[in-house]
Amino acid sequence: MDAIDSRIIDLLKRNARSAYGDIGAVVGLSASAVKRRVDRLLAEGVIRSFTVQVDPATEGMSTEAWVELFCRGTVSPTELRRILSAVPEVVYAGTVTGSADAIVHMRSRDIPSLELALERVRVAPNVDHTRSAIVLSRLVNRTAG
Amino acid sequence: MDAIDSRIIDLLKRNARSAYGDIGAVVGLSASAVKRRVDRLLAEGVIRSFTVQVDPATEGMSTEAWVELFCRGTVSPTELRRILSAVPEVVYAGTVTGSADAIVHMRSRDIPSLELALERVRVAPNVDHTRSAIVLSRLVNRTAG
DNA sequence: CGTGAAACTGGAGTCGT
DNA sequence: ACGACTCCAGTTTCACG
Repeated sequence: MDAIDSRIIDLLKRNARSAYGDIGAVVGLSASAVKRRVDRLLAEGVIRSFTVQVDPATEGMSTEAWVELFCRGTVSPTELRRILSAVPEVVYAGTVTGSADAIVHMRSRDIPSLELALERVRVAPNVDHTRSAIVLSRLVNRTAG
Repeated sequence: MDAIDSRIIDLLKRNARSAYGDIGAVVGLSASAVKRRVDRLLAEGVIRSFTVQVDPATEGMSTEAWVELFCRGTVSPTELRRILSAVPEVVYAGTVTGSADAIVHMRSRDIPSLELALERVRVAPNVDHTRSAIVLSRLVNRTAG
């Protein structure tokens, strides 16, 4: 993971379909050398996957919410992961410092389906209550480069 | 945007470097038919871009925080966007319902640089105060498929 | 890490429905 | 208008130096 690797990743973030030769021309390597590095970065797990960034709105997932999760007693992160992974609307979740135990980012088609998903989180054992904030407008989204 | 488009997007999410012919073999179309659909989806903005999903930890961005933003008086979403876009550590932001005006997802190398970035957000005009929650452990991350 | 050759893919045009 | 087919330039992928 040297400086050239970083530059290659930077270029791939902007366009994951760039030809290896084009990348090589920028960073000063041959196409095969670039491919070898990309293969290595994939094997090492630095590059998780090649994906497309889709407009959530046109994909029919225009309703978003941030949910703070408050639990009774102590809930292990492992159990929280199990609960939250089961709800497909959960896009991102993490345990946090502060009064809440975890914060959850949810994305769904509309308010009713969001409410349904929220209900599925709430009924989980040891979940005391939740505090939700519906997203009104997205300001910044650099999630994938 | 029909059922086949959805399936194509689904396949591209999993591997954005799939050959059009391979995608066509799965959805029952020829390579050129798939390409035309992908080009159309790109032109329509349904597909925003082809990117790579990089492991934030190995990229040296292991510190994350959620920040609630409280403003004085009324701040337009446009101005908030301008302020937050200027801080590269801001990964995601949106205006929300509830007591906070906006919620911000930040990602940085370490605590000191996170504090610096937070300071840049705080000094913006009309920002009254912020409430931060540092992420202890990531539970779910389905941000990019 | 670079070079070269073989196989494959992408891009554009054309035709049929 | 949309999908299938064909050709050629360009790209990927492998060997080896």
